[in-house]
Amino acid sequence: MNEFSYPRRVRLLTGGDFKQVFNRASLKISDQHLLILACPNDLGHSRVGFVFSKKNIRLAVNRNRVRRIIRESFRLEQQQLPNVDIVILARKGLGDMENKQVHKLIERSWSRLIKKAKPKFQSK
RNA sequence: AGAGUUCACCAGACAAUCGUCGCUGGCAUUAGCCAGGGGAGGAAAGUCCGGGCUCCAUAGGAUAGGGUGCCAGGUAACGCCUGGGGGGCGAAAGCCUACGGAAAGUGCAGCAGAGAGCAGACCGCCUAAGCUCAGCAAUGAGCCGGUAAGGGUGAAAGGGUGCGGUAAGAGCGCACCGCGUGUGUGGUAACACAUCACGGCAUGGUAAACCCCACUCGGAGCAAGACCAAAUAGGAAUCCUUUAAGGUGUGAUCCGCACUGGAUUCGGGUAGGUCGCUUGAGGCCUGUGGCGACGCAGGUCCUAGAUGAAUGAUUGUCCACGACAGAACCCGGCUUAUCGGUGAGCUCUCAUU
Repeated sequence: MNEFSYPRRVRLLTGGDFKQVFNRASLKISDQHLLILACPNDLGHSRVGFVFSKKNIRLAVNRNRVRRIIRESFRLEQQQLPNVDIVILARKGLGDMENKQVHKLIERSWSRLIKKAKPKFQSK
């Protein structure tokens, strides 16, 4: 398997997966337009899931666009990320951002996540 | 050339790299790997109508309730489309139109105005008939009245114009126009027309107010529904009841139909996977019937199918610098959003010949 691929096993697939992250979120990255929740898993890699509600991003086109950009970024960065399950929630205004802005925002968020996670999982 | 109008079509292009979801083939056969080829829209949207499909009985009867509303046709069906008629707008092409019934009933109508619906004397006009008074008389004044021509109010004042008529007036009479009814003619019909007959006109508006009439509609939805594994289970306690009621399916109600002892409490559990899922009232071409919507026949093509949810990102080049916007069972419409571009038909104006 290529290290930049995005197969099914790196996504959160069931309601149960999501519930677990919400209930046991030990990491929280907050931004004006974005909220990232994460909790450690023991799969040996990270997984990601998206919660973009109609309330926060009104048009389906924008929901798709933003999710694709973030997913693309995750695909390229996943080797740097710790072994955690990540849920990305949209906040108001995320749908109005330009592609380049979204790229910047998500890259900044990844590095914050890595920083925060390091001391907690140093034993791994 | 310009202005207008109708119809149809397109929705940045190309390349590279890295990804993603089906399909096909190969290697593997437990996840994977490689190659090929495919992967959002004209509105995918709003969910406003109509169907298919699925389950409820094969959807049956009655009531309630909803919808539609000029006529004819098209269609699986429609509130859609086509053609026609009436009315309105426009110079025209063309566009708009809930456009059945107000002499079955009920209701409603601000302000102004004398009067607003089995009409009405405010101003005005009249004083013929009758009465009173004055006067010889003509006549004048008053009373009783008459009058819908004119003014004024209003969105609307109970046909219009002209002549006759009269005290002044009035469909009071007549002519023409309009209206209604009948008849005839044309048209499938809506409706139109008339050297026709009758009626002096008796019928104001509002039915997206109730209502009446005609036609029409069973309910719920792919989280429908089916299957697999697990499981609704199995279990415990208490009470009621013995063959008819009750309960459930079952929907707004009743009937009918089907199934079934019932009620309460305790305890326990799932939001896995497969199918449904894309070949369809399908697209394109040709012929043919029809004014047309559309039908018929033949040929040809297969063109998204996700499910925490694919169709993307980055870079480069070019140009008219890219609008609105993302499938979720599938179709037919309607409505709304939309940068710009292309083609065709028609109307008008100007110029040239």
